[in-house]
Amino acid sequence: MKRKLYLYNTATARKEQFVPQGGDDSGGPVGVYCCGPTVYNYAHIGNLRTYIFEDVLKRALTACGYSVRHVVNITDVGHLVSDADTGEDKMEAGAAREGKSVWDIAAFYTAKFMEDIDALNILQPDLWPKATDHIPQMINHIKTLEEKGFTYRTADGIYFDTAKFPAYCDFAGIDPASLRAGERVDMGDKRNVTDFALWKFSPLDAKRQMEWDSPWGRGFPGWHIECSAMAIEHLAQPLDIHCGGADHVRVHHTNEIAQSEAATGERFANFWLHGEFLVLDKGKMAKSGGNFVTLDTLREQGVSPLGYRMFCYTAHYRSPLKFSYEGAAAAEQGLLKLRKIISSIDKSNGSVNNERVSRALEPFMAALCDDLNMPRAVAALWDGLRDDGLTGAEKIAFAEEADKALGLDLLTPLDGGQSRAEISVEVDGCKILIISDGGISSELKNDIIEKAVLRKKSRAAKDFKTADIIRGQFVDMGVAVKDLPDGTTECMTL
RNA sequence: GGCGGCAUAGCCAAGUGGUAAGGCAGAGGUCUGCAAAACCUUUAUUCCCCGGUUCAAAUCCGGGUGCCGCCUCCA
Repeated sequence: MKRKLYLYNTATARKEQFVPQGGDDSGGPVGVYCCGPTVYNYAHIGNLRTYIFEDVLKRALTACGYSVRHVVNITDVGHLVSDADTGEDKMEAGAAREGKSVWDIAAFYTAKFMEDIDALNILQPDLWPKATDHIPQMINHIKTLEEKGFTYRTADGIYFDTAKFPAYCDFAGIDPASLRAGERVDMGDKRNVTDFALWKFSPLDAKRQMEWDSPWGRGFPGWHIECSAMAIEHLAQPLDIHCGGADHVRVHHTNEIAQSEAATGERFANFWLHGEFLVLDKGKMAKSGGNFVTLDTLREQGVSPLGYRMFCYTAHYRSPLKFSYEGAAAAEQGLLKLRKIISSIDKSNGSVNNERVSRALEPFMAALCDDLNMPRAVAALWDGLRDDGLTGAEKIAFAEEADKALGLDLLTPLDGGQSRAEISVEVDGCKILIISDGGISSELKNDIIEKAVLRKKSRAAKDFKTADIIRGQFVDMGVAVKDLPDGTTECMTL
């Protein structure tokens, strides 16, 4: 029994009920292919927003009762800045910049990307195919296209002739007559503005670090062919869902469809989902520009990876989201509060009535399944946690279920899993609780205890002036003092 | 130049015909010697502007203004 899931399909420009290839009860996993990173630099938080959206999609499919086969490629082959061979290769440029081989660059940034994915609680895809492991498949794909008459050769490579694929413009609603040939990109020997390279020849005057032999000569694959070759290799055709960033609609996905469908004669993918951009005041975040914020940058500003994930939930995935540190901090604060609320719920209060939990979950699920409306889903989470009709045990069950889709580690107590050491002592009748990172020196500990006792006594004697002076000293030491309701003095190192 | 999108409180935003979700920040209150935390209450007579359709519009239509994206590697 599957729950209905509605998704906005770029291909039809409508929200549609999702049905996998072969129907709801086909039993096979839903095939999801997502365009992955080009590993020549750190991923910035704009890139990461898209992977968070795709992770939510996967979690929603799971919540609806589907099993999922999720494939995300790693683009580790360098590409030219343009098909006209005018720019530099990003991978090779990255390698030159850092004095490493392109292979080292790819390995380094791939590992770095994986760390980011983990930190964001993004579930591992079933497969991370690398472009460099699929050169034979790409060559075969191009051969098929050649046999079917879709290709032609120019001085610098093998091109796809878009004029031979009449449906080329359908996906993105392109009017070829409106494209201004040669204005932004040199046409070279291309026959049509929209034609694109399938295979590029290595330059005669330079040795590339990454190049392969092919029936057409030594060279390297075009960017678009990678995704087609890997998607077809690892997932049943047609794909149930193909995802990517909104910037890919016009060129990359249009080209993927053309070359895939021209080769197989079948539909390439049923659903196309695109994530909108994270934007800054001055426009989008770009690897090439200076406005480049990473997860580490965020950490330095006190925003955790999951705080950023929470921030992404403030907007729908199809809306551009305006980034600011203020906004990210607000989300961090909200996430902290959610965890506080949940950790303060008394789990042992009452039994769990599954029907009541399901009913409480309904608005959350309805939002999730309505094209992944996370702003509404998160609002439903707050509502559920404040629902007086639920027992403590039911609220915990509710939060656990919601978190399966959210991936925010809501059940993790306050500090995000970083366990802090607690030392509880009683001196002269003063109860003192010291919370620290564990590595507290005995001098510091004794100093804290001494001051806490003195402050406590001052307060008891209504000598608030002295008490406030001591608190000032605590502040200077980087210790936050709280007077708990039971009279305990809590001293927390920052 | 072409195509597409967006404009809702201090900030991030949901809402696509029935009388403005949620979060953060702010304000007032309870508690506290004062704080902190927590809790309670509160915060847009109005959704960029001007017209129109309708019993009814933030939502539909026309016009205007502003911003953004794609058309070139990009999430």
